Amino acid sequence: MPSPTWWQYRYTTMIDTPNHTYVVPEKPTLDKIEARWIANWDQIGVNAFDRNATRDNIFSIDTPPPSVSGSLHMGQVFSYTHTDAVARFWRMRGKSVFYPMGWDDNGLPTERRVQNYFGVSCDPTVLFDPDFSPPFNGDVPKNHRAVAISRPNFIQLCEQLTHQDEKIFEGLFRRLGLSVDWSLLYTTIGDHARRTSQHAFLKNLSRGEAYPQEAPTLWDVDFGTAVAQAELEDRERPGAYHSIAFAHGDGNDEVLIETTRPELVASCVALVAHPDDARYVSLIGRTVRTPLFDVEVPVYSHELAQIDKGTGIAMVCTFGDLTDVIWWRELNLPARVIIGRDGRILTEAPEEINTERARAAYAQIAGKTVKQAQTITVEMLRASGDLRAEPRAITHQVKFYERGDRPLEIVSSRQWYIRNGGRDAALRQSFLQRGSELTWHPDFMEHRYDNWVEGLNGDWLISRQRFFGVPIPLWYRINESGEPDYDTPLVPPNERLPIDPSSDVPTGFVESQRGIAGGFIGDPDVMDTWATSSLTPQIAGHWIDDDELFSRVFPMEMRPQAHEIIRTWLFSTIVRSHFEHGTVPWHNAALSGWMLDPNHKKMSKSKGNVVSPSELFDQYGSDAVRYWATSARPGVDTAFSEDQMKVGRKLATKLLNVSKFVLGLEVIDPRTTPSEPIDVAMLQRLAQVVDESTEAFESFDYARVLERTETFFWWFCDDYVELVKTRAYEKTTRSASAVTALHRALSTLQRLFAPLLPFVTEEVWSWWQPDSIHLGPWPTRDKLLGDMVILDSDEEFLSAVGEVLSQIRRSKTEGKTSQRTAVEHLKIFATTAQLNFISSCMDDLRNAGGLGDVEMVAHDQNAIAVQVRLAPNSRS
RNA sequence: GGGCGCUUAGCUCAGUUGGUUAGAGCAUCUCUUUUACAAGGAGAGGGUCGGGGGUUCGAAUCCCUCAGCGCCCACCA
Repeated sequence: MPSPTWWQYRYTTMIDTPNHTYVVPEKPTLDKIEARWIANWDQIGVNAFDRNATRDNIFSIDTPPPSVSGSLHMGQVFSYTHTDAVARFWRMRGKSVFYPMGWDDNGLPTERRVQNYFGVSCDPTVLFDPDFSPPFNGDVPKNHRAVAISRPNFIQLCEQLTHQDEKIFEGLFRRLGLSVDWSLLYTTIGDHARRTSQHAFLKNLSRGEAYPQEAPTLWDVDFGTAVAQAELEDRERPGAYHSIAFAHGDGNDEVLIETTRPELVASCVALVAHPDDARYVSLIGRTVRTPLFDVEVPVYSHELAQIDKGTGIAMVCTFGDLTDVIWWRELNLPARVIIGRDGRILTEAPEEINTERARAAYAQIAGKTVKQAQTITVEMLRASGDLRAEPRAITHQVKFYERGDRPLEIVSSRQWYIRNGGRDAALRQSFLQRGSELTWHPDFMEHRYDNWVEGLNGDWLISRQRFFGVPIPLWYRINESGEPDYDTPLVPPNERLPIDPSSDVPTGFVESQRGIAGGFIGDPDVMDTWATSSLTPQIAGHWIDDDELFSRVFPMEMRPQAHEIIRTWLFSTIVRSHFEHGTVPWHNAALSGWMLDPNHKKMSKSKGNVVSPSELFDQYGSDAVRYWATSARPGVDTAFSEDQMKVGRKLATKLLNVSKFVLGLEVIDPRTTPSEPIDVAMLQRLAQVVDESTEAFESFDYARVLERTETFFWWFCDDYVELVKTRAYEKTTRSASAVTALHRALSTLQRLFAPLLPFVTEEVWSWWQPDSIHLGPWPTRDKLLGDMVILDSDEEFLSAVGEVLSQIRRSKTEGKTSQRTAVEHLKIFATTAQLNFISSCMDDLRNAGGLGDVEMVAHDQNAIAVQVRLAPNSRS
């Protein structure tokens, strides 16, 4: 006798306990099931992370904290559903799932929204006003001039507004069915994240991984801030080559350069040609004179000069582009800066511009924008005869800050950096090594990581000249002559964190000493958003204040994220973890594709092709939306498709109906073991689906689970159920085999679908099972088949029977008659083996096909042939 | 210029170590309503798997090559 198994226990429970008898609705419906189950899950704590779970029994997820400054986008619905499916799988497998949510409310998008919403602007020099209230609340008049407020007051407003937005996001994520443990919520601007971020920064500082440097930096003139390499994007812009003459020798000789930035002639510090370029060999080491400004500049050779570009000799300015910065650094050139941080030409000319004519020329451009200065300079060059050809229009790629509107300039400023291997080959190698320690899903995404790390050309610039971010937690002494001492910053003790050096005072000082000689001054900058979000595992896992928790969840099991931020979020998280913990931050990186519009364009508000998630939830149901999301293979860009949602809704409806059917059958003896060959074969096929689904989920492939389970499910409904339903109505031993098989299959199917369609599966599960389906157990082959006598040729058996059934159906369709039409005579040609299969479930075939006489003929071809004589159709 | 991905039915896509006749959904057409389901069911038509070459008994699948689409990165005097 087989030992009692779990379902026998469960059946017994249901029968013995009146509360657990089947409660199947007369008319099952998907309407409003979401709200009911969301409330139920909250109540019984289905999604709660168990802090007492042991380390190897925890599955931890480094959830991407969405930016909450806008509204929830279908792209987010798409990718968050993928993660949720995986989380639900592991929860059913018995893991305690650490699945937090964070709100990324720190940074520029929030700042802009707050400025517009309240009619304020942040001015760090204004003092904190504890009684401040904003002039407007979302109804700022057009001509209103922003009120300057202190940074702490501004941050209060940011927190207030993001709080409203976050409530809306939470509601939508719940509606989608994300099984997040909301008690683990964090925000990137909250005290805890600020404390973590500042603490991590100070540790980087103490180990020399963070350092300040006065250096040329890419600068957005509108936002007035430095930006990092990872935040750049190229945009195609019109430009023009200008052919300009530089005189040398006694003034009769000249050399022509071509430039797209003639306005920078005043900041030219050298010319550069390639060492192999014969045309300029004689010039190397000599000097030439800049047109208009009469500055003697040297001519150097450098490998980066391109012989075939322009005239082959280039003007080096401080700074026109990043190549200029390289030349400036490697050739030890002086800085002759003419562009200010506001994007205008400095009013004061560099001291080398000192002839009367040069000073006059400079006066023409001083104070002008770069664009205006270009027009004026070209005019002056034309007038002086130094412009040797009319400008030739071209289009070229220009670097922009990804959120900016004007091309980036390069200005020299004091900034904070974190080492990332961009200037250190050995360190770069160790980050490549970390990348290879991860399992990537899909695996080819690792190339993008390697590609990025190998292409780094500088350290990670983390300081931003903005306000709504985590402040650099440092102050500087001001010496007796009023100069800040940047070399030995005043560092706050950990227990004071988080601090805002613009309003907090370093230990040993008082507020009145701020900004005066002998006193102190706070670092004015905040950290880049990524400097904080690179610490999401540490923030969510409470690295700084809960060692016990952190040691259980870190390194995390999984980082889900979009592939376009491999270079930012993924890489920077690895950098921080490598320095702080000497390990990768997670074992698996799951990269989601993009959601595209139905025409395969990237969706965006400006194109007006954005759909609101809540309308889709209302129209199709959350499960149907999730069906669409999880039918996309991992990492593959996928078109938005309401058709897919309709299919998903159909599937959910079918699950309701088939569950109603199976649970409506009378259970003769719950201890029956399925014994009829067709019943056993069906369960064996299902066991195969269980195996494949389990393996697929273990490798994060939710889409394969859906595909496999769904294919089986429709076959189960259309063929198996049709075959056995008559027998299942009987009250015999053979009937009990069918009913038990149907119950086992239903239970298994409901659980296979549960991570993907959490609402409808919970609904149908609740009709006959006492606990939440989402607490498992996940089905296994052993539990499904353990007590049964297994068939050797289950698939051959099923296909032989299926083929006969299918051919009977076809003849009825071709006879243009109802499937109920009786078959007077059926003649089957098949191999002996196939005929054996067929006869072993002949009663089911008779019932399903309405068969009369059946004649079986053995032949030696593999293909089954069937001759059907239909009864005269009484109705026609 | 470097790297990656994609190209299969009218449309959207599966096709997992190469194996009978290449699949699904949607769309189209035909048939079909009282015992789970008509927001259902049963069927049919529709593809020389982007082009070419190669390996193999056998290729949508492996290799080479060409083309188109998309993405990432670099260069941008």
